[in-house]
Amino acid sequence: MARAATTSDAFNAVAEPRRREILTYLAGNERQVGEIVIAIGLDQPSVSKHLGVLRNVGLVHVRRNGRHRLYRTNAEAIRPVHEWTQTFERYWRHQLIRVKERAEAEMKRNPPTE
Amino acid sequence: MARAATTSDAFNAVAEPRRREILTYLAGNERQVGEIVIAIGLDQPSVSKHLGVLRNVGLVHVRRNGRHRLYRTNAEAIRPVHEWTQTFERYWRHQLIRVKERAEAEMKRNPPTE
DNA sequence: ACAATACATTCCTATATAGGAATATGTCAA
DNA sequence: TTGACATATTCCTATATAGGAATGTATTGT
Repeated sequence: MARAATTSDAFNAVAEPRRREILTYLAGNERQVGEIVIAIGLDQPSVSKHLGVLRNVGLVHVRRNGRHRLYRTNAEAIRPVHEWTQTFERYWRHQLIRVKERAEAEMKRNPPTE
Repeated sequence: MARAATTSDAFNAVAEPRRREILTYLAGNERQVGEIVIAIGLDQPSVSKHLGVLRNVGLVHVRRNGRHRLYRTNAEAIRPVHEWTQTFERYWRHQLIRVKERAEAEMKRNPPTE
């Protein structure tokens, strides 16, 4: 079996760095495609294709306005990713505490000269 | 250009559902490969390959113990993903508030017949 | 030394990209 | 109507999978 489609869920869609850039750029403000092209520095067809993927998984909203299309990030669709990572927070907290404790123990055993 | 390698960063590695399962299973507790195989329900070579990807991006720690290898999730490596999604939290909060307000306005305009 | 156990790696194949180039579609302005 | 503008789609190719099957590599117990 091959890799899952980029359009299969938010996890796969946001694996692409340029798509993450686009989502960040479109967070909170509507922009038309031409603006995204300039901001991201990819050519127009590539941007349109990335937007197509993001549309497919519901990561962006589109609104037509004359010959323009106004895109905006649908933050709600990023939540599942946030929530999955959230479950690990307590573990990296523990890890940081352990690292700190080890550093402090080392300090006592072998104080910095001077 | 093709899609970025699964080993290029945590975002790509975590796009695979089975790898997310493995990371969840290995969060906080060391397990040997055989246990993972049983827990996840994939065959051993597949699990080993997923573990290889996770190792490559530093998402798991390994420790050898005789003929066993003990794996554990390195939660710290998931943080970048958490932090990227975190930046969108204020936006989905806004969205939820707007949805709620709209619902309440609708209630006033057109109260539920009871 | 040898068999068994625990993992990892290699080989195979169908599949889905990402970007570049070219082209299609849709909308406005004169 | 026609041309210009904005965006989407199609065609192309190199590339990297994920899983299945088979095989390789350590390590331990006897």
